[in-house]
Amino acid sequence: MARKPDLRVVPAAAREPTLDLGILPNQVGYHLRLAQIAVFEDFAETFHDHGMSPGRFGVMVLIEANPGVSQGQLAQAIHLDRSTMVSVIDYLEGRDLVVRKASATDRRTNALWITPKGAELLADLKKLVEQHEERILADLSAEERAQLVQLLNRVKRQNLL
Amino acid sequence: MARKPDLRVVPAAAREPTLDLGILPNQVGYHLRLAQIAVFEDFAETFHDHGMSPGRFGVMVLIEANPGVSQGQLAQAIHLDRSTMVSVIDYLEGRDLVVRKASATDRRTNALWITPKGAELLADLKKLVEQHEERILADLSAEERAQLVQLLNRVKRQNLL
DNA sequence: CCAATTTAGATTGGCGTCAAACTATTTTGC
DNA sequence: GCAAAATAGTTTGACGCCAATCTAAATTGG
Repeated sequence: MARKPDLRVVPAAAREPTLDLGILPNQVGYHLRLAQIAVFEDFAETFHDHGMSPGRFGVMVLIEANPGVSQGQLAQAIHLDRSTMVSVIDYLEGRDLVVRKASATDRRTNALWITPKGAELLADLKKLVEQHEERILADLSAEERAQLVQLLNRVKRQNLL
Repeated sequence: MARKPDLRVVPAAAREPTLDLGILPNQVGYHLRLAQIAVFEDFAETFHDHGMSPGRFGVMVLIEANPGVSQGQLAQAIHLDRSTMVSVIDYLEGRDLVVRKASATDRRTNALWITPKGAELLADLKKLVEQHEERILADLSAEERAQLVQLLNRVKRQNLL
């Protein structure tokens, strides 16, 4: 392969590396990662003041939609380890956004419920997440967004779901 | 009682109520995350025996394509923190896959080069990554793969690059 | 019925990542 | 020319995640 010596003599401040990315742009995984980073950064920025991450937000959504759900069910649904879910719920419970209650049928499990305070916050978060999505997808039409989701869902995931 | 393989008798663990996912499936970010997880799992499985992760592989590709590149340039190109790059290079250098050399023009920077051993390994890794991509994208035609990349690249990323 | 196995949640340890602070060096600006 | 600011690499600390392990409880199977 021909080497590309960087012969540019430019002031350091204006030096634009513009590295040769090699085979990386040929990989779908690479572009997936870049998109993921961009989305996560906007998400983090949007929800930083609320102490929320995609994982925490997802957990609150699932608890609200499935009152009494267990931690293990959540972990499986959202692809987090059970041990990770412990600290997520610890955090949310510590902020009085969700509560662990005793299960009526299985004393091993915690039945999780959203609190009034949690439901109130979640309503605001849902509006914010809509704005977030609108922001990151501004350049895509409704058809293109649906197409993107459709293509993403056809990425092989026999290990998951 | 005659013993028969009753496929409907599944362990208690398989009692999956199939949670209501609420608004999550409406979010592109959610589907992006699922695809990312699936891709990463296959990648990790493929490269586990080689002690490689997407980040380490990407760094090796970039060093090979840009001999003498600095750690900071790499970090910027691949969206890792400079401090993270230190340990990545430490690891690769510890395995004699890359080397830090003194820069001719800036004594602050390390000029990074791939070693013969690193180049040899990288050649194998590139074949593996092709197979990995083929596996995760098996359900997509060439046109659909290009379309997916095209859509991913149009996700807003003004924060990046 | 009851011992063995499985399951749920929690604890601990390891790894990867980022951010802040530190040192050495380079660049900037007066 | 030289002091101030910026930059490169490193170290340290924090956080999120997973894997292994532990305890209590439920389920299974003889």
